[in-house]
Amino acid sequence: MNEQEKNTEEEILDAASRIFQKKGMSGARMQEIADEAGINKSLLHYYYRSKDKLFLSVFRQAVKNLIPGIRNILFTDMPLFDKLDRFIREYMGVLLGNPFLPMFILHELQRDPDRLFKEFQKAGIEPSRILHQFEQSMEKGEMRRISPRHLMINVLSLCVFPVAARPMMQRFLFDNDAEAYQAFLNERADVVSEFVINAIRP
Amino acid sequence: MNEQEKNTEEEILDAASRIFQKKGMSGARMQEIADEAGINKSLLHYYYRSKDKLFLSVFRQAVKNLIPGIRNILFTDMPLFDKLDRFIREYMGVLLGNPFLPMFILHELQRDPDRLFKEFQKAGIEPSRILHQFEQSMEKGEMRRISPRHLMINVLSLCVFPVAARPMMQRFLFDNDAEAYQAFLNERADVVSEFVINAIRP
DNA sequence: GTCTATATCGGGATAGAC
DNA sequence: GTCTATCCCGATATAGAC
Repeated sequence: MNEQEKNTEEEILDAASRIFQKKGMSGARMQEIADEAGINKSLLHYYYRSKDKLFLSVFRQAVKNLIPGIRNILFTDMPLFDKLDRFIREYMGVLLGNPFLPMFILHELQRDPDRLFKEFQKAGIEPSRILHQFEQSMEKGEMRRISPRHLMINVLSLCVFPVAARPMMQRFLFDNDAEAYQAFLNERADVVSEFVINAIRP
Repeated sequence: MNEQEKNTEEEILDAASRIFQKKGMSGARMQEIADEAGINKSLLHYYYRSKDKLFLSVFRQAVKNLIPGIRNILFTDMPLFDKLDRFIREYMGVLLGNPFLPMFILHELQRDPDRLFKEFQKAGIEPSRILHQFEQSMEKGEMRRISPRHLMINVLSLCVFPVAARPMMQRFLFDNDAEAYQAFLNERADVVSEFVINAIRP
């Protein structure tokens, strides 16, 4: 466990992360991961005993990346519209920094929902608090009446979908112009924030 | 090409559709598809020469299912808010009738974007017309100013994501209560329609 | 058209040298 | 720790009987 070993181990994890995120568990090949890491196939088994264990390590790391400052924002006391705005900006930032993560998580969660969702629960995200704040704001008349869960999913939808569905949307609405779509994504936080707040403003 | 052959061929396609949609191209096994269809593995190769060709047939059928009344709505002359409302209801209906389609299409399109997107182009969906109507409505002051493409993707996001991300969201926000989530999805068209129109109403 | 049996191949996993 | 060589299984695909 000297630094060389640590480096190789991390190198493998990063390479595996890229391949798994692009191709999924069943689509990824161990040979491909080894090539991506610039090492031999056998070394994968030396560090991680099996493809399944390697995948689980990658998935855990992916969950960690997706969770980061989000908890802090959700748990901070702040006026509702400010909190929504900050959440959307923070979340879009994470997604843009990890564009393959959403599809990866969603797809693998469909493949093996129970086992993989447990990895999420460890992160300790708790939606009840923000749902409660939605209800309080409605009672105070600060926002229109809307089911808190629908509002929560609306926000997530507007952030996640354009990133996850990029191969589809870029071709469909942008003539497959990658730069144009990137610019579109970069202005997305502004647009979503305004859109949501307009929708719920009393 | 008597009716018996036709039945077996369709039976295979339906079975393959279910398995491919759930597990994806690389995750699906020919044996599993044969079992699902209640026939022998070799028959798959008799009707469709290879796994790849079978997959392509399934994908084409999936595209057809996802497109149906949508073109008509988009191309019909109608006041903007009415058209949005009808589109959202129609689209949510299709999604609820084919809940595995969205993830399937999105995932496979990431795997092989160019080849598979061509299957979409054949359907002849043309977004420019609805984008143009958005712009006209803005100029007439019928709706707030918003980038037409952002608006289009907002609508799609709000419809597709809750269906595609069901395994995640049902566990995350509904304690994995399937009936509750189904009820949530059933009221979704109303909520989305109201949400969008509130967001863009001048 | 539908089946059984089998060929062929790719990929995950292991053994063992260094 | 890292490599080469190899095992072994599963999965696609084919041959051929009925």
